[in-house]
Amino acid sequence: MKKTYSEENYLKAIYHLGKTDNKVSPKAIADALENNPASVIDMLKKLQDKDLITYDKVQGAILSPAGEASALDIIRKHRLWEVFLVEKLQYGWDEVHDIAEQLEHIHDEQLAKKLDDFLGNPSVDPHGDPIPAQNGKMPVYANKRLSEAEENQLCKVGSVRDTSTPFLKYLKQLKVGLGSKIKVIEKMEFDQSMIISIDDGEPKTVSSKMTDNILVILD
Amino acid sequence: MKKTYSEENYLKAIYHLGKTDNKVSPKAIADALENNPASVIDMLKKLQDKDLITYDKVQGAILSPAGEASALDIIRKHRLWEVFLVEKLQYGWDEVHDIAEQLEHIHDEQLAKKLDDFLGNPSVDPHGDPIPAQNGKMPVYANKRLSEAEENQLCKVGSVRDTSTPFLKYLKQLKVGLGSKIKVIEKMEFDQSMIISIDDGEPKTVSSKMTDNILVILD
DNA sequence: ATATATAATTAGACATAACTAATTTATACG
DNA sequence: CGTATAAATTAGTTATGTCTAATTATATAT
Repeated sequence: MKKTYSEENYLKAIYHLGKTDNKVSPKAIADALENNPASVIDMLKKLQDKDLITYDKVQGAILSPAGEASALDIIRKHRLWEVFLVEKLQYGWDEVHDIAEQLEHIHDEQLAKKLDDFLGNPSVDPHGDPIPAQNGKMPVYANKRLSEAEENQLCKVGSVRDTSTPFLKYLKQLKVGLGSKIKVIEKMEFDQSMIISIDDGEPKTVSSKMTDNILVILD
Repeated sequence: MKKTYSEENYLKAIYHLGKTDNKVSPKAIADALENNPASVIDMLKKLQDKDLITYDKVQGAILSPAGEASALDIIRKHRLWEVFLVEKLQYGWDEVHDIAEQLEHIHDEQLAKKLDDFLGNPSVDPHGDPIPAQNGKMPVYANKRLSEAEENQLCKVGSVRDTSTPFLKYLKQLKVGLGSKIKVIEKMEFDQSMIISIDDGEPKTVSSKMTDNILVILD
């Protein structure tokens, strides 16, 4: 059953929100898609009619197995295209999101597989996010936030949870990339800011908003 | 000024029909897009309001300069993506049309140029159709093979009919690229090989297999 | 507990781009 | 020349997905 561009975007948003929020509300979806709650309610009804989600006021929106499989398929394509754009077309990792948002909706039976093979079956996208497998399973890779690391912990940057341009630019400025080694020097109880050393460099202070959005692999 | 998916398809259809028919009628467009004439009339009005075409019953639909530039941009993207799908993703030449129909609508300032560079600036798509240049001009119709040029003829390389790596490597070695000036010094009747001068350089002998695959514009 | 703010929902409207059915115009043929 | 046929056009409808404004429900604060 083929889905529209718009339906795919809703499924993707619900999937992502479901990872962080314990309840996916119309308002949250509206914020994510930059539209309004009335439009969201309409679409939730349609998605429920198609058995792609269940929705009620108390539980919020929950993907059905079919809905989750769809969402993962779209995320898979999105991330594969991001790899293509960065590795093959020389885009910066902060430039590819909007293009991948369009490319993820290209429909073809063989395309994802062929693209995957062409790219050498990458396991993560340029932001370090894991690429779902063909079977529709999301591999777990880096799942610990830097903000959760203890003092003196040594770790490696696995992925970023925010792919916005301002955030990625900030990382670039700090010279933090995938694989960068980070040592937690001190955690400030007061505001959860952290003093860290990046690749054995000068200690730098970063906010909790920043450390919340970096996923690391502990050493 | 951004165009919708649908507008782009109309502009493309009008461009193609304009090449073969002396008058582009609503019926012809409807047949091409597999929809009906009433829908076409509606859209022609919209395109005329946007100054992308002129339309009247007598003349039919005619692309404005802006409309033609748009059409060529879409065709350029379509054909570049076809090259990508065949050369990089190993699709068959007969499988790529429908996917390219989707990919041609991806919007990004830099994408066509980056894709073009990545593919080695091919001049024809997998079906041998010329790829419009980035300046929005369909390359001056280069439909004469170098092998057909007369002795002493001066000409310019317009496109290549073979995009295989060995052929392109050979061209690179000879320093032949798009726009290269070639003078035919001598044609060997025996095997149709040619002695040519490239950009007023040393005379070189090339095979008929080579000259068959270079399309030129005669001076 | 009640006022206030926030969220969810409904109703109605709108834009896009398609459709069908009816009507007008043009072309072709006997 | 008039009529049959085909094409162009108009009017009205539909589906998708959005919106605003009004209403109802829920949560928060004093």
